[in-house]
Amino acid sequence: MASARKLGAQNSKTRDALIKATTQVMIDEGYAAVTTRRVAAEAGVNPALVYYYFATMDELFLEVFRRGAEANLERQRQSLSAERPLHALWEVSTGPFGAKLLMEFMALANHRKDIRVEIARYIERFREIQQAAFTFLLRAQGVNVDDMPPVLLSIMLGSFASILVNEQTLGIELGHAELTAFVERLIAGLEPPTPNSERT
Amino acid sequence: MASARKLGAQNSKTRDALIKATTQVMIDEGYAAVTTRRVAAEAGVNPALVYYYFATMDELFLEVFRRGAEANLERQRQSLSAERPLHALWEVSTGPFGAKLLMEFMALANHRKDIRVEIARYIERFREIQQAAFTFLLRAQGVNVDDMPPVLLSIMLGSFASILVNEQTLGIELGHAELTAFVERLIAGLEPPTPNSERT
DNA sequence: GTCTATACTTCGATAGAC
DNA sequence: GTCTATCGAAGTATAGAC
Repeated sequence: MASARKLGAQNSKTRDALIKATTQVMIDEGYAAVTTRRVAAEAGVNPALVYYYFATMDELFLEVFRRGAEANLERQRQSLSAERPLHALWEVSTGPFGAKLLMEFMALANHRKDIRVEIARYIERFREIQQAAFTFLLRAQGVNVDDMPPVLLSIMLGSFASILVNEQTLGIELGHAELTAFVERLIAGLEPPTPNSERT
Repeated sequence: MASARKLGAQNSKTRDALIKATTQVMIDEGYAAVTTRRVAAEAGVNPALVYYYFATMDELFLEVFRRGAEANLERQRQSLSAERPLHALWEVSTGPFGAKLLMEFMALANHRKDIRVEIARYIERFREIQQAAFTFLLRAQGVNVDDMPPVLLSIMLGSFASILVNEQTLGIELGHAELTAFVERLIAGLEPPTPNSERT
């Protein structure tokens, strides 16, 4: 494992396909379904190529996580510069990578230390950025930060998105309508539509 | 798999040890670490005994889940008849089975249909019971159910407990103090200490 | 870069002695 | 009820031809 073997180019098309395929398998069937052969089949390439591009399966997992994390941070960045940042952010959080993949990685992290560290760093980074943005946002709305600290808003929204997405996978709906309504009321109060903003 | 082989008694001590060992391995290292040999070693019994007591590994997982679920429902029942039900319930929710094991099972459910159904049923049952109890509790406190529907309170507390416990595993603390304070304020408001209740 | 072939390990599951 | 022994399948990973 992890020998001095040379690896293929970072910008290879096949490498991209493997990362994409792994992501898909994780979302569809969970991390335990990710095997050399399964991923190669999904990507439509030869199984041996996995080891041409990645030293170990763990490296593949890490790369999938990094890609997803960066993509998510980028989506977050765009949300924060949108007309109504909180609304845009909520859309992103309830999307596919926002919660479903993250739960898979958290479960995976339970017995892979390298991955655990990477995930922890990402979540903290994600939350710090939101905290900074929310600080301005709430101040602009005249919200008292003792009633609603920015970091609290961040962790609450993240936790709500997570439970909604993951329970939806199980086919659970009980309480979801109420929670969604609550979130919409909350962010509408913190971020009323401006006169010249388009309707939703 | 799942042949007509006869299984050992349900009340066997060895069987209990296997269930307990599996639970522990899942909490410590995640469901992917659960193998015939690993579980047997943890329980201090011979690996072949796993198949004497369970038809398949999936059956073992299901039994672990059912045990944990029943134990949790029982703890919930006791909480609801405590002096301050919300406070007691919050304690239980942030305990070991409340969130950590549940996440493992949700991840496991991603590629095992039988388990998915069982988990969905359990969560709904759990939430329905809370909803019923909270309906009385909130009414007694004169809370308007339009502001705080009982099922919303249930799903919110569950989601908060989940994020706190699971992030704690990763060593994340950012926002946790604020969230904990928020929950304590929330449930203290809904459930003020009665004159003759002991101090906490 | 991509393929075939294969070494090595571990897993789930069973058979049968005790 | 518990043990040893083992089978077949599937996993990670590598070597080497093309």
